[in-house]
Amino acid sequence: MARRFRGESHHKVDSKGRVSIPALFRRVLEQGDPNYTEGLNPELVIVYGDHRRNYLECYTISAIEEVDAKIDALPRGSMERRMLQRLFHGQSFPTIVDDTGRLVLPAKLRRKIDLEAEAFFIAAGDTFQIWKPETYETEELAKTEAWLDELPEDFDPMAYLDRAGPD
Amino acid sequence: MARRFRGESHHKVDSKGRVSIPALFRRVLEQGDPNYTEGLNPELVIVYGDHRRNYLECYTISAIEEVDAKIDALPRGSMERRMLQRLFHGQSFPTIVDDTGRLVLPAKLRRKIDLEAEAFFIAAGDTFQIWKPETYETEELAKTEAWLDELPEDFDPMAYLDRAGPD
DNA sequence: TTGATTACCATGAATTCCCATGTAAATATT
DNA sequence: AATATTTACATGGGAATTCATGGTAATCAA
Repeated sequence: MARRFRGESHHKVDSKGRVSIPALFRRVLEQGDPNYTEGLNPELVIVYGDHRRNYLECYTISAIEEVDAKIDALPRGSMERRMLQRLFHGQSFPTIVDDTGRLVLPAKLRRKIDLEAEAFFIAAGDTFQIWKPETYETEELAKTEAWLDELPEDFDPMAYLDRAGPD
Repeated sequence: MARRFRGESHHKVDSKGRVSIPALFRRVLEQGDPNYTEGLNPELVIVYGDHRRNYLECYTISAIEEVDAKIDALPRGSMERRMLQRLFHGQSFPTIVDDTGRLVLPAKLRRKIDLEAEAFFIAAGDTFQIWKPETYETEELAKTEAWLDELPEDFDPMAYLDRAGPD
């Protein structure tokens, strides 16, 4: 598995849609771009999805290639394949990091997640997400709080780690 | 099972956030980093968690990779997976030991646990924790004292060793 | 030609790098 | 055993770099 994104942070979005990418994420983007070499700027793919998704998901080149390969493996004409193609090929935007480590989010993408003056970046395994801070707080956090409340008082979510798979 | 951290100690935190790592822990970090070789400095991951957690938990590379593997095994889209991703991928900070055996804790992490001029390190199995000394004393110690007080006068905590069953 | 997008330049703050020093611990030497 | 040597630690300081952010000029699209 390639290097993972890790961390979270807030960054300003200026009037042209420019946002700094968390410095730690840049190294991962570089390593995840087979065409990257010292001095160049890494490419990446932003998947924005349909109206139900309210954040942007960013893939390194190699991560998106893995996804493409899986889609290719699905039977032509199948519904699954069409759905995934629409999402990953249609509702996505390939771009490149600029010289100062920023991303330029076109107005269309910003409008989609209602992004204004600030963006919240958070790592999620081999991708990272970009949220409008308020959306993240109300939707994501509220959702998990509610979920936690349903669990026994003394339950430790870490226990899930040992429930799963290989060990 | 990999080598375990063992011991506890106090270290100064300077204005740049630099803290010496207990020397005994360094050997464990080295052995826990698959990429480490003589002459290099080991990497590690600091998990700081949400507002409820008031200490930093430090993982060796192989310890965190075990966690990652378990997360990967959980079903995509499940609440468990999202929670754990947020904690281990989002609320964490990958870093590296410096040439003089120190760690640099960014202001954000120091603020989170209200760390000032001194830090308390304590081993916890295959991770170690960093606390603000006062927090550790009032919260942690008080908590375990209270717990011990509820047990019969002559109870030996060692008894728990044999309760846990094979593993 | 005008609204937008891209390329360049600028700057303060934060972070990293490199070097320095006193001291405790370990080892070697009479 | 007592002393000299070396090595590992803990901590500090300043210079050099990287970051995050903003601005202006050059290019495009239609």
